[in-house]
Amino acid sequence: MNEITTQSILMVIRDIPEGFVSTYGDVAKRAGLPGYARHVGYVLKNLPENSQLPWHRVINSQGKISFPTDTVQYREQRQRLTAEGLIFTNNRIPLRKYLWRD
DNA sequence: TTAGTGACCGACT
DNA sequence: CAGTCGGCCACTA
Repeated sequence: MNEITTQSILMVIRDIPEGFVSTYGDVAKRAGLPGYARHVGYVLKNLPENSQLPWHRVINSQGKISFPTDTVQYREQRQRLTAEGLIFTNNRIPLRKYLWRD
């Protein structure tokens, strides 16, 4: 991963509007990197603690948070999304409703 | 250099 | 719906 690819991924995530979510795969595509879904996760994992990036708006293609439900990270992400008005149904976000489209 | 590993995905039981 | 499975590709030991 070079700097430019990382930057393009960050730029896409930065533009996800409040109250919406995107998926790892979609973020990769928008960044011009189809097939790099796993790397979106890799970039987010190595995000600085003080980052202002809306990382919580990135979930997996099944509409679920990609952290085990019993982790603090899961609770943190879910709390942030709930705070933005998104409704969970059976631990899932209805992509039908909240997926970011143009 | 190689093998194992992911905040993943889509197709297919 | 819920699992499996193979593919994906940079990173790491």
